[in-house]
Amino acid sequence: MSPFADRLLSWFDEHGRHDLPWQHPRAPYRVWLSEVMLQQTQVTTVIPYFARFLARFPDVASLAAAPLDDVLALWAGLGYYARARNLHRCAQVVVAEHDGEFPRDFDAMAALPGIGRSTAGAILAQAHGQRHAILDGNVRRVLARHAAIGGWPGVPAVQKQLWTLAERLLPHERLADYTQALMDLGASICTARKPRCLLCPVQADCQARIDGTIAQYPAPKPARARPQRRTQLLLAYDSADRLLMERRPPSGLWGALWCPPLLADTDPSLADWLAAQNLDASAIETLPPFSHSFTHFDLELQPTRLRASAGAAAVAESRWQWIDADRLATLGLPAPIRKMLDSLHAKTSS
DNA sequence: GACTCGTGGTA
DNA sequence: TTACCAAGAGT
Repeated sequence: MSPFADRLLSWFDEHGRHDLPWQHPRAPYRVWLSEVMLQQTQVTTVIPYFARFLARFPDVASLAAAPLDDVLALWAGLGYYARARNLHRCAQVVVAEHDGEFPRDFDAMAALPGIGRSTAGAILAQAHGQRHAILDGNVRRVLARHAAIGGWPGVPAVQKQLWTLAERLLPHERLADYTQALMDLGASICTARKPRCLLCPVQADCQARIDGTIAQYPAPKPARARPQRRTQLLLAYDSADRLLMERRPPSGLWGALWCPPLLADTDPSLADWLAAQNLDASAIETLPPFSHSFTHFDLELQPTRLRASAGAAAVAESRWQWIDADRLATLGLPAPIRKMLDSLHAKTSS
């Protein structure tokens, strides 16, 4: 039997993906941008974002020079916003400390913001053909099945086994294609549900396949109940129909994005909050609540709409701004907030 | 080592 | 509808 990598590469030549936007050319900046966007995110979701980013920021220098707000506005909807903040910082580090070129050294690459072991390997393999392993969700699944490695891959001991195997299987040539091939196999053949083993180029020595235990690998993450949280969403409009918006803290959920003020159960009451900001409110309406599910908790949002006569205090703090409709369209908002505001404004203006 | 951090698609 | 999960990294 020919080596794992040879069979995989032969399969890739005929059945792999050769027309992804970041493959032509496979330049470091483009590969880096795509790899960061693809962290925990599917290809079909990323493609339009990648196109918009590249049109707006054609190189690392333009990205580094942009305000973070512009980067977040383009990233809005992709989720995991720390990626966007790290992307921006990374671009600035590359310009300031690496003369505008991504390093070719693995340790230097992995030291950049938002680039860990797997992403560093992916970039260097794809952009420069360097011999590094990757270990993303696709590869974890393929390797866990092929070698019948049990245990949830989130467990460090299991993770270590998978890394060791990933490195042992590496070929000495065609590393860019091999890296892509492994991910393509996971995405199209060795899928999470209903894998198409009959079409797999490495089925002959796939241990889980031989054992008839494919469905057992990789072991699922231990399930936990998702907590329920509630928060009030304050939609305060001034006399010019501008909406009061808050820049969220620089890290944490929806970090650095713009959002109407959120009042958790533990915060002061709405009346106290308005008084503290010296906002005189009228026409207070309770709008229908809606819910949004995150990976680790469910959030119920209760919007309250009102008309505010602006006191000085509300605009004194720079994290709060009155935003008109035109500017609102250019800001980076959390997806469910954008969706709700679009729906609300379409309704009231028609 | 455990936890945090989004969103949309799919069955 | 609910549950799972997809090109992980940072703290």
